[in-house]
Amino acid sequence: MADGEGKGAGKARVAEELASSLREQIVDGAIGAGDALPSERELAAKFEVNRSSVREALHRLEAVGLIEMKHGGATRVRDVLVSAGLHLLPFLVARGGRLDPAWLRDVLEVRVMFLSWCGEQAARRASADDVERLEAIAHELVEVHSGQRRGGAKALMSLDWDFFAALVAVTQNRVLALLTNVVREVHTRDPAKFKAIYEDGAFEPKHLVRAVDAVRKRDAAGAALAMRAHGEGALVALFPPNARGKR
Amino acid sequence: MADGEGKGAGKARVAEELASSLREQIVDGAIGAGDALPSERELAAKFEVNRSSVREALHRLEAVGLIEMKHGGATRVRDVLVSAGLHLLPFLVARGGRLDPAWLRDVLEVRVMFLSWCGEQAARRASADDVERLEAIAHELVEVHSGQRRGGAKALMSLDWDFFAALVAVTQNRVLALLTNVVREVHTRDPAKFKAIYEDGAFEPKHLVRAVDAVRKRDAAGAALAMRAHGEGALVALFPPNARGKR
DNA sequence: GAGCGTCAAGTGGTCCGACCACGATCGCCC
DNA sequence: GGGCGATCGTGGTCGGACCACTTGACGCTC
Repeated sequence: MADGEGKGAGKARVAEELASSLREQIVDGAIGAGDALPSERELAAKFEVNRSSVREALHRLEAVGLIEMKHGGATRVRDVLVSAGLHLLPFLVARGGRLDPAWLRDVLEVRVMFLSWCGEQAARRASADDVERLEAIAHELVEVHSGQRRGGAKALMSLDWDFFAALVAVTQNRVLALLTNVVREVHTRDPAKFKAIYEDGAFEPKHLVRAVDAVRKRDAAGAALAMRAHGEGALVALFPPNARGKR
Repeated sequence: MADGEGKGAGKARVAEELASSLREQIVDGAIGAGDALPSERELAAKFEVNRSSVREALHRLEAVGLIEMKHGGATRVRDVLVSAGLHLLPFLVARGGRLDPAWLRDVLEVRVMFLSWCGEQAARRASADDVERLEAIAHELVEVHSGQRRGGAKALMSLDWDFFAALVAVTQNRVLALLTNVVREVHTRDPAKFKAIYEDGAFEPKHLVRAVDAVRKRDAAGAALAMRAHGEGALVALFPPNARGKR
């Protein structure tokens, strides 16, 4: 977030460009955890930018836990998995212009957990208005999916996100709201990448309809199961079961 | 992370101090979403620091989605709940030196989800070694809890975290690993704040023992239930059931 | 009077060069 | 050889200048 705006060919700020370059090298392992980065002065010379800009770029990387700057000592790369925050997710999942299958799978797995839990909590806390709102989105999804309304995969993806966001709102859990902001980053950074999920026939609005029904009846377990099924649809479609259980 | 080091009276970097001050004002609502911050030059004058330092502080806030800087326009405060990332959690939960009950509750709720899911996934993927490692920690917990070994609440807290971290490792899900890094921030920023959870008798190692058994038997549902019970112990202890269901 | 182009002021973005504070290292002294 | 201090290189701060961009007020046209 914040530093988003990853528009294709837009003019990027100098600092963001440098940060992006370094981030890529680190994420791809070209620099490696524990290694020391060149000094700020060296980087400034190499990239032909001012040291201030270098510092700004480095600070961005430090903010997400990618590097560690120590006064007097060298600036070193940290181990992504033990120090980086979720802000890095978008860059890990969509690295080098392609989706990384391993990371995508991990994301989809966690997504199943989220969806299931959101369903459960929503069933406990939804007001009549909330149910109505969810139902409206689910209804639209069914129409688009069945072809009664146009829009195709793009519309499905957008509506599916709306449903998820609405569900999160219903849970009234603000930690989940923050988490959703991060997920949105992954989701919207490059929507085209995820379109496949909605094109392979993996998307099935029926689970969402079931979930809405369960929420209306305050059936927490039922809502959880329905949302879990929804999430596993995408997971199974992209990672067939016969390959599961082993990693 | 990274900008952590919230040591009590330590010498803080100029930029970090300013960032901390502004962050507090924003989180406390003293500035309000949508409002414009004073210009960088004004802030520099008011805080008697260089504009470079002001910019560094602002960039830190921008990195976590707290503010939005626009070239040529004003720097405005964003709505925390729709744009901030999880990096803010530590500051939201422990704001003004005290734990915010509402946020703490949201955190504990999400914790239940994590624990439950970790248990489930761990049961599916644990190797014999993994089980052994988990069991060792659980065993230590039982000993400390029963008084056979000393350490008290502090040791319980530490071991409980170790168990959680080990469980996350067993799931082999890297997204969860990143998430855990953030949780660790909340957890370790000021451990004393959370000690109450382990002192009220809310902590019950028996659930963890059950979870380990379930994992050994590859009983995913059982492990999920045990870990859920573990998480709900803390939730129920701090937020009695009679107050639940309504917010 | 309404609409629109122009321009000036103010903002954030970048650059430069200098100095300060701190860590690590090497080499001297004991 | 072991301890210790000068030195060098690092990140941190400073200040002041200029560039790029947004904004809004002004004055012009119609």
